[in-house]
Amino acid sequence: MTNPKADLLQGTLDMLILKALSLGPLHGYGIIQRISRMSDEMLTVEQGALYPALYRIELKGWISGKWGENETGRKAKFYKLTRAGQKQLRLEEESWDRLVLVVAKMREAT
Amino acid sequence: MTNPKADLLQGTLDMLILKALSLGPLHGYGIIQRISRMSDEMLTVEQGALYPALYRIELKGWISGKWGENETGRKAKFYKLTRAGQKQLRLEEESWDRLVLVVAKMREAT
DNA sequence: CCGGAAGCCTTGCCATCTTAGGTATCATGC
DNA sequence: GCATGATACCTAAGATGGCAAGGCTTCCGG
Repeated sequence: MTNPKADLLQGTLDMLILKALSLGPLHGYGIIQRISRMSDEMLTVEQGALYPALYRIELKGWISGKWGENETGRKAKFYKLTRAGQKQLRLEEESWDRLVLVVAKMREAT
Repeated sequence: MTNPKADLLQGTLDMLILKALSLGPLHGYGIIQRISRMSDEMLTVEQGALYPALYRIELKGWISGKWGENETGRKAKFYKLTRAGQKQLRLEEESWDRLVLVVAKMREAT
């Protein structure tokens, strides 16, 4: 039952964020928790990685953020997936699948 | 029949090199070709990525290189997997598997 | 009133990949 | 003979992107 944390590889964070937001709009802090929950606590995204990533992804037009309030009345910046973001998510998932396939192929190779 | 190239993610190169060398000692240039072959031409490792990686990996003791000649008499630096390298390869494969699992889990999550 | 959690952010560091070169040797074709 | 391309090595500059470590405010519970 050892359940070691997985390290994320550089480049996978964007996909995870898009995936998390595909379940509905959310603010940054919540995205970290959602990713954690979706991965059964195996992934932990650092704030120092998340916020710059959100900025970067928003610039690319894949998400859009606006200030609002959460259910307890605290202000927070909510991001939602744009249409371009949905498409990008699909692309990144395909790209991920390809890589997984290729690595599997390499493992069999002789 | 489209067979798009897969991009490698930062951090996976070491594993691929170790894997390639697990099929037998080889020189740098040949490693690139072997990886290409093992992946059905889907992966292309750049020389500018490979040579620094070999240096780095040798420093860690996972491979050891020595100058020799290939079958046509040209000199080349041959690397072979050390015992520590075999262990490292196993570790990296496990780590990769964990990540693949986690990403799969995230994909199912709601 | 104090600590900790929720929420945002920045900065500096570091590892790694890409691009773009440079060198030398050898085989092949013109 | 000579140019070209493949084989083989290496390096430097630049960009990318995650990590560690901070700082800020607001709010709640003890």
